Amino acid sequence: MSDDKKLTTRADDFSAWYNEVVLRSELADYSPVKGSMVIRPNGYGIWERMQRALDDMFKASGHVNAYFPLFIPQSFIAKEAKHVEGFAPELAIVTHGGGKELEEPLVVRPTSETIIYHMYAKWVQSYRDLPILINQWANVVRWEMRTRLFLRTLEFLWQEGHTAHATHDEAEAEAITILGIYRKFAEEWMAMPVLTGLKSDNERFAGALRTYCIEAMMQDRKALQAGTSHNLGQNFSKAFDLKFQTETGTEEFAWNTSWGVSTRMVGGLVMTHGDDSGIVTPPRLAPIEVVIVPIWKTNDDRAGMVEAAMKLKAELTDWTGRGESDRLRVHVDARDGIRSGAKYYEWEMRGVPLRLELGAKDLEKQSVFSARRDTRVKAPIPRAGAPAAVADLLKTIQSDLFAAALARREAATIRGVTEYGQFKEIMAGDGGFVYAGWNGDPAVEARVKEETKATIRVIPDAEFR
RNA sequence: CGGGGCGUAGCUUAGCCCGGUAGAGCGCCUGCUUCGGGAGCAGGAGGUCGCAGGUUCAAAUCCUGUCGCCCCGACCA
Repeated sequence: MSDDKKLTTRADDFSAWYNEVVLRSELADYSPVKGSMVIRPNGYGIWERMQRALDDMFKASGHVNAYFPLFIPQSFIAKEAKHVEGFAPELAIVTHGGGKELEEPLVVRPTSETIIYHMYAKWVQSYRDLPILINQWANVVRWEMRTRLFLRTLEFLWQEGHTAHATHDEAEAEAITILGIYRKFAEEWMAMPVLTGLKSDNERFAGALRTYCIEAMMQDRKALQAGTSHNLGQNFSKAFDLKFQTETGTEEFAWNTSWGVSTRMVGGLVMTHGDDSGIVTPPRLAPIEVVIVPIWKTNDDRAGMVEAAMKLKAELTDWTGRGESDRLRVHVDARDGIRSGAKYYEWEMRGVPLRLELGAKDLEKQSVFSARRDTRVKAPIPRAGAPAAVADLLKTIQSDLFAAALARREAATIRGVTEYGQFKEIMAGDGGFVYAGWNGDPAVEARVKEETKATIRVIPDAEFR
């Protein structure tokens, strides 16, 4: 038995723990291209569930999906001054195609504002054409100097919403609505508490009027920007001549918003809930919610136990107590030649929220033995009514994960810091979220960052203060 | 782009100082016995030691160059 089965612990080296856990739970792997990664089925399954949940919420709030191309004429990026300033350093640029040098280089989208508002300008004439509420699921490329699995890679997957409105207030309301959707998603699906609020000018999106964000705290007490929603004002509509005629016959520039969340959230999920045994997936996002491990003594017992496990699985997946379209997601691990204990470790690494063990003893007692991934609590569940009990337990796990994450964040949050000395002390120590006053001066922000490495993550909404 | 570390089997690595048959653990394959928390025994497959030069009778080991990766910092969804 060698030590390489043990993970580096979070306390020992959080960053090493994160890398190991992502690789060993088979969420992702390094690709041959430096800084980019392969998202493996375990990781992509989580992303697919994230996509579905978000997409449903976008649709429910009146948005539709479309797809815009990967390549953007280089000149487009330059049309908005702040935008080009922000993105120019990290662009991937295609200069050749079909064996010939291109007349105008093409930028691989780092984000799609430019090409989308160019198209909107073509589609909008009248106020009657507004609002446009389009989202797209896409990949984007940003040539980052330092990358990390899921958190910052050259290419990543995301959704980007781009809307056009007739008035500032309508655009502002849209940006806020989306922020609310992101928050709801983070809390109710990811079980990840977030602060909502406004970014400082320094941290604002390149080309935006205002940037709102959701900020989460990871287990290393560091912040993770988990999603942003921008009120773009008329910056892009002016750059791309996105005009419309009003009811009274005047001509005005449209008001835009853009907003996005990315596969970074998978990384956030890992760093929010993971432990020294692997990742912990909140049930609502788990591709597999329940793994059944049949246990047998001899080869002769095996067939019977596997059959019993399959029968239990059928009972669970046939159950519609959560709704026709939200069946329990169950997997039976009937692999032979691997001992039960080894299976337990493997599914724990992969973060399956609930394990059910089924052996001769359980059959005899008409029960199944359950083991929660989050708390490690083990308890028998009566076989009769098992589906409802399992669903109930999953619900409890979901809410317990949120409560635990919230408690961790609050324990690492200090409010009402008014002395800079105290602030510096906290930052030199364990760090965490510190609520402190700010006079709005970017010079002060820069100095604090220089002296303590702390950044203004968010100017939090009132309820968080 | 700066600083640090590392390239030896699928993975983790020993060997390098002091040149002389390339080793281990995990994983993989076969068989038997096992099976309620990472199984045991037996047999087996798998290596141009990152790449290119050089020194030498002889290079994983010494020298020069080069490429790549990881980590930390500046920059960032």
